[in-house]
Amino acid sequence: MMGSLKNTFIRYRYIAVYGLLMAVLVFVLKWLQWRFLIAEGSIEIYIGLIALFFTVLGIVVSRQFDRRKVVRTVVIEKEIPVPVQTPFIVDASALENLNLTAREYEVLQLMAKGCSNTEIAEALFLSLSTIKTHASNLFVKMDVTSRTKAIEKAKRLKITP
Amino acid sequence: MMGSLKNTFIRYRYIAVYGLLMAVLVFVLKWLQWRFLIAEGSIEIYIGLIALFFTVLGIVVSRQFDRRKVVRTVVIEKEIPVPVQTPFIVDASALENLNLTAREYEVLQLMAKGCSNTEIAEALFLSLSTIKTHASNLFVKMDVTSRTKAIEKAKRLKITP
DNA sequence: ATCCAGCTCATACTAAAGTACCGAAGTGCA
DNA sequence: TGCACTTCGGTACTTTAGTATGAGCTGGAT
Repeated sequence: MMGSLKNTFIRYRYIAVYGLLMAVLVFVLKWLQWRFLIAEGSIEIYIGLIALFFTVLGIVVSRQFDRRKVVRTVVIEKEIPVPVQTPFIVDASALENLNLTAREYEVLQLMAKGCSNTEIAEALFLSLSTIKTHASNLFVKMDVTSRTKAIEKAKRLKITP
Repeated sequence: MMGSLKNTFIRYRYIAVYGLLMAVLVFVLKWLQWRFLIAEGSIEIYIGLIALFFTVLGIVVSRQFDRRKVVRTVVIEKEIPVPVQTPFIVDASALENLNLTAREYEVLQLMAKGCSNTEIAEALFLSLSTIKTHASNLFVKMDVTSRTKAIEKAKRLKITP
């Protein structure tokens, strides 16, 4: 209750001050009128003073209101480098160029995971001989001479994670 | 020359406009005074009009100036995530945990690049025996049993690209 | 039906990788 | 100086990887 009343006062205090100044001014004017303006011809000075006063008053009041209204928000877009974890995507074209068969690619993938030929054979339910054959064939197709180089090339060509 | 003169005009045009309005006003006031204010008692209305006019004038002039001067800019930074290809950074802590010697780490790095033991020996100007020793030792430290597993683990722990 | 690519497995062999153990030389430190 | 550690190199051996070749089987294309 008290807070909202206080806020209301703050919000409209410029209007209150303006009204108060107006009241003071009326007294001043009446006093000036009574004091000096019996004599004819000084009416121009009187009006000039009033004009000056109200001009200044208008400026002051305007500035008081504008001070809180003219807040221009400028949104500046700032590029912030964010390390984005690239989800692995197979380079399909690179993979097709190698002309690997499905089995050979399977073997290659398991190789890249560090499996030995024996482990690959167990994983695919094949004999060691078969794995060796596939491995040998895929080495020829990939133009490498060892599994280590095959793995390095496969990762470089983005056909294995 | 022409440009600076034009700029000067633009800079002070509000003052010029203000002066012009003042001049016009004098004519209007004189006319009003001659037209209506023969009768006594309407002087308060006359002064009231002048007060109102100059208040409005002050406000208008003030706003014109304030429009360009009192603009408080609030800068709001808007984050724009920019995908940046993560430059490889070694996980120093993971590397330290392995307690690899400098030579062993060198061998590991070359392994990860697909080099055979012979190639590593040639690259480091060492004998094949030495490379085998280093390899065997680093396998124990990395708790793996083959170079392919060592490479896979090294990449997974981010100690090689 | 025939042909062919791909998958499977096998054998035999060579090459490379990996293990184990050893010793010499250098380095840093108490 | 002696100790601990690393580096380097060696020998001997086992295991794994890789090559070469052949053969049986299958599904799909011609």
